[in-house]
Amino acid sequence: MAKKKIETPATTEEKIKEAARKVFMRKGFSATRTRDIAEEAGINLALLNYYFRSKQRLFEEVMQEKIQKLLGTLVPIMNDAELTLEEKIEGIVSHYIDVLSANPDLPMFVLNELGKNNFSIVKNANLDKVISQSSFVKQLRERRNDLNPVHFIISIFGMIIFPFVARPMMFLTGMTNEKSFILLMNERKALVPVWAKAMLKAK
Amino acid sequence: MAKKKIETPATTEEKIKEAARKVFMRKGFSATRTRDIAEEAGINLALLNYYFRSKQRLFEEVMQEKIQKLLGTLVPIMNDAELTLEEKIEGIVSHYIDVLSANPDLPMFVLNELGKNNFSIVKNANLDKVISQSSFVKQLRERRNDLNPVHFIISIFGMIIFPFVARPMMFLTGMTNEKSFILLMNERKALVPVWAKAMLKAK
DNA sequence: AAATGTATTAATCATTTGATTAAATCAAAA
DNA sequence: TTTTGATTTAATCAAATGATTAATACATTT
Repeated sequence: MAKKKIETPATTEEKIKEAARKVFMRKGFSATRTRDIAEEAGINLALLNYYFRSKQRLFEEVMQEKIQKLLGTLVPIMNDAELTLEEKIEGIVSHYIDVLSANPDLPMFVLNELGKNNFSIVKNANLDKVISQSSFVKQLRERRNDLNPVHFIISIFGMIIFPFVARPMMFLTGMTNEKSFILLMNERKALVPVWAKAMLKAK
Repeated sequence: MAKKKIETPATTEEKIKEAARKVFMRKGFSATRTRDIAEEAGINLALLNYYFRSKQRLFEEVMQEKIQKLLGTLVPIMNDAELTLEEKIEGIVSHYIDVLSANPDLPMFVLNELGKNNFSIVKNANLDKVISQSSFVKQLRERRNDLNPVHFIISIFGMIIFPFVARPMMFLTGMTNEKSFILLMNERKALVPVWAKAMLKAK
């Protein structure tokens, strides 16, 4: 039932939403004009308000999807009882690099917009509690009770997410380009877990 | 000659610029209205155009400063002939955590706006060449010729910068708050170099 | 075919927003 | 003191923008 990119969206409502995803994601809420979305969707401007009431409401629907895409898969992996700590690390790295490679500006979009408005979805998810009680954090504590798990989590996600956040800058400086960036990210699927394990051993 | 936050800015021009720094940084270019800046500066709206011609030009002046603040100190440290590789790592980590702790939304602001417009300042700096010929990268290559320096650099800066980019989200989830965030960042001054060195040894 | 409800369109509104203007104020020079 | 140029202000403009409306087209039911 999740979104599948099969055929071109059939209904007008879905055409608008798909255009909104594209434009909001690229330009952010404030820089996006409803006329941009209407044009991108190939529909009359009035239909946007007809189906979604307002720019704000349409944005919130898109934002909810994007938050889900960025954060929704984290807890399941962290709580997978089958996996060792090392396997969870590998799973997180591999999963996120795949998701972000397919949606490179997802993290910048979500993190930026989260900083501007309060999204109750995130606030009410109690991510802090859920994560700190997760199997992942328990295993982390068993392995290194002298280490604040938050530091480790920040570092892992820093290594995973930061390149995508810095991607436009890396392109601008010539540090990478579209093609070499993809290769780099694939290399990181192996490299980041190796480094994460080294960090776990470091004293 | 650099900016010092001594007394309250004297001239009208500086009052406007200081207000612009504050508002642009918090809301970004598109969400900022010139009237916001005028109000923040306590001046008549027309003075903004009198001194800076346009919102765009004022923004570019602020942006240039912020880019300088974020990227300007990198190359000097990377080329400090006095320092070993380990010392450079320690220097970069310590310096950036200090700068970002004093300007938590600097990286989000710069990276986000860089992704929207082309800033020739960054493009013309040839950061890729300068970095790849730096003493830092040379030392990195000597130590580990099997390792692409870009990966290491991304990871170090991921560990340093990512927490600041994710800060609003971490606040929203309750993962940290203003106070504990500061403590965490101070702990990272010691932790990140330890981890970076462990990564250098990992095979 | 007629009736009914849904979807779409072109035109228009009201506000917001970046920018300008002409007049007023101020300070320094003559 | 008068003059001159720079600074500041209130008022206003034109364009952009989110949203609405009234009319029209379309499809489905009766």
